[in-house]
Amino acid sequence: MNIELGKNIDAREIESRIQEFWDNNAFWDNDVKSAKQPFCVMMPPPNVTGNLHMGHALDNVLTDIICRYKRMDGFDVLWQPGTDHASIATQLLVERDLSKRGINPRSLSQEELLKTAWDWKHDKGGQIINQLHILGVTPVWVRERFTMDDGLSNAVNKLFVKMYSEGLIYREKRLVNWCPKQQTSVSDLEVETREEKGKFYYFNYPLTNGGFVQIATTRPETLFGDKAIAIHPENEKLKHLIGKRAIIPMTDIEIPIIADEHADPEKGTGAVKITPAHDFDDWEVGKRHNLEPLCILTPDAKMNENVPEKYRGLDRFKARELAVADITAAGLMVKIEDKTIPTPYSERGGVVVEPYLTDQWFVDAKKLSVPAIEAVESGKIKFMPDHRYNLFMAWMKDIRQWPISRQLWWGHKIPAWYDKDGKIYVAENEEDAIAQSGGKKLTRDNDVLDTWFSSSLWPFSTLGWPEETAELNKYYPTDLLYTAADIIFFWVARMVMMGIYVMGDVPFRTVNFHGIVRDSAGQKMSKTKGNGTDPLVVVEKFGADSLRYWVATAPIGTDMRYSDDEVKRGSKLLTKLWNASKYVLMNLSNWEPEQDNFVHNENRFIEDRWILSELNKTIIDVRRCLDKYDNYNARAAIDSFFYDVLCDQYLEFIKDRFWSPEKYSSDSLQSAQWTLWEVLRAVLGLYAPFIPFLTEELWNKIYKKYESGETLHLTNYPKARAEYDTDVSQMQIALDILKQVRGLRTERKIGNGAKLAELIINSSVPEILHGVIKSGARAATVVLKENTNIDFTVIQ
RNA sequence: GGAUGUUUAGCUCAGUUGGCUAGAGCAUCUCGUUUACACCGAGAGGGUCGGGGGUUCGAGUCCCUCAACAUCCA
Repeated sequence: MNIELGKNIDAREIESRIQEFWDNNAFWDNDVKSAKQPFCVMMPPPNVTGNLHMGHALDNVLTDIICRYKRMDGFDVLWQPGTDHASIATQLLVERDLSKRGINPRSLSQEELLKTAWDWKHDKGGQIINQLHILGVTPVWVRERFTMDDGLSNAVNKLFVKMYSEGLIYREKRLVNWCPKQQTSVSDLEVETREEKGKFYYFNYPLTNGGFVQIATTRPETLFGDKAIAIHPENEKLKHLIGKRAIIPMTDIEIPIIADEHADPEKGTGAVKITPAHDFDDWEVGKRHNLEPLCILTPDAKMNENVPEKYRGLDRFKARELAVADITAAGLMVKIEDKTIPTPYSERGGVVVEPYLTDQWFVDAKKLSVPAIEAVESGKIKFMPDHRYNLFMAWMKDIRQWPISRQLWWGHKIPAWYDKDGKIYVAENEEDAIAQSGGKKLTRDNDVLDTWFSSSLWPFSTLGWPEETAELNKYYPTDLLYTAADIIFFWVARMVMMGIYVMGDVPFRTVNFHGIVRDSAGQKMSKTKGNGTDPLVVVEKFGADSLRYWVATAPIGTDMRYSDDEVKRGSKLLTKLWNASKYVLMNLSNWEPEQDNFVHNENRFIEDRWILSELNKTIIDVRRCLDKYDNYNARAAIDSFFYDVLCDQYLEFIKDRFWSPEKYSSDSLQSAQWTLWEVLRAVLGLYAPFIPFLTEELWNKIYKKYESGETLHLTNYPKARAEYDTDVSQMQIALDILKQVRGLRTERKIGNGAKLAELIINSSVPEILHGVIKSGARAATVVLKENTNIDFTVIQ
């Protein structure tokens, strides 16, 4: 064969050419009719407005390594791609963009806002998918879905109706976390608690029959919503006050002093004010004592009409200042202490959330969690790393209500209608709802669903549910999910609950939580710090294969630190593989892989048989690792074979056979040539899932015309071959001797290239090794002596 | 405050059920342009495996304890 490889590689040139080749062929499409065993993975749908970041690179490259391997290993692989509408995140971006363009979002109708958002979707949604292509990943692109497309929206509606009819979804007036900026409810997962410096105010409530009761609070402005003062029933110091009545300062409102264990005698003064409409604990106390909650805030967290006139319309923080001043002026303030207060912030809105009393829709997560816990306990889902199991279980066992309605405009509209008396009709569409009501005029619920509601259906809605599709039948439950640990509750846990509820089985068998990418100093990447690394910039600099190779060095579940130097390792590997291939081809220039010159393995030289035996071990090792989704050790095993065994040793061992063939037996060349041919092919195959572009390029140039098929990535993954397992234990003697020779060269300051005239070795060294020792040591002759140490003379 | 994880070479990290002299990459030092590759090769230095205690013939690995850091939950 006569194939020449150029001196250098241009990774980006190769990658864009091959990416186009892949994109023009439907190589990665699944085949639902195929008899092959299915292997299915769901892509965590990126936000439709987002740009590719390192987290996506990790999810997708790690998934791709396994999918490419499984495809080559004979599975019918379905990797389902798509994007998420990301309700609140997208809405924020769209509104911010409108404001930047001088348009007040609140001046637009919902229809106009929706149109703007859909325009964004069409624009930005394509963007992130295109960016994924650059990484060389292989989802079934034609199956791309979007959480708000018709099929998935239909799934949402169907499920909502079903769950409502079974009592798993209900509407209730109760306290929720309220974001005053977005003016919507959020779930407790969307609330971030920050430790903040604040004040602890101690002040007196006058009693109706004289005297005072002293309470302590961090939020004095809520006193207008007070419904009681609670004291622990066993609080010896204060329990004599129970049953008396107190007066809310600055008002003439009387409230009872009640006995409740919520009032910890050790905390504050031992007496606490109870504000059922503005505190979750107080809400519970209120329920126990039939206290009517009184809401004192507007949706944007200003004081409402239920407070004295001078407070009305004041922002909550201004109201606090005024309340403190007034209490002090009234002579009721006792003391003010500095205190660190855990303060709840809205993750998206960035402002302090309020417990707020509203009508909301809820999912009965407690009920859904019971079978989910059972399934996970029985081992139907494997978590990687293992310890995520504990985190998952702890949360599931202590699960709380899931408020699913959001007072936003971007998302799935809740399929509920109301008549003029407020009666609820839940139906898949308006006609059904009207029919249900007996033909009344109805208005639709104006809220949308939590974005995680639709994404929790992703593993089956994308496969066609509620239709009974062949895909659903074949690919559910899916096999593997790679995702970041920070959405274990938001997404993973909810997929488990919904999957079991809807499909009767877990949504996936293994979840592999990868770590996060940090900067080189170990700091979390963030927009505000500006220490992020754009994966596309990395690809521009080093190529996608290099980035992928670096990602493949991620040990299971641990965080990674990004640095250019680490990614350069990938570039080095690519260059090395290119050069090794170039060298192999040089040695095959007068050779063709035809069966009539085939040298059977047992007839090859011992070093040939040795590398084939090492290859077998490597293949077994790599497959074992990939079968358990251990990319780190799989990659390390290939590296060690390629660098240490092939490049550093075998290629050196056989050089003399190519330079001076006359010194060796007649089949020396062909024996080495067959071995090189087979080993290089196996290396390309082994590396294919990790560095798909360059291996594809080399395979196309070298092997394609001798094999069937269009792409390396649909050939069989290398398998260990029984005929490669021959007894090569004697090679260890040669390896030891050659190591000693190298040591002596260093000791005597003789370069590794310098030829040796005579190499003296012990006469006990088996003759079969003399050739490889001579070649490996670059010695003209090997001299045998009894009981000798290794020694040599140099050609001057 | 609770839970989980981490702590191994100067740096970033491997080390499967306890078992040869604890490994890799980068960095450092020495040597070497040799007919694949200087984005290279050969060699070297560098670790009381966070501290202490225990189990064992044997502990980086198992148990106890302390410390620092990280994450999650309150």
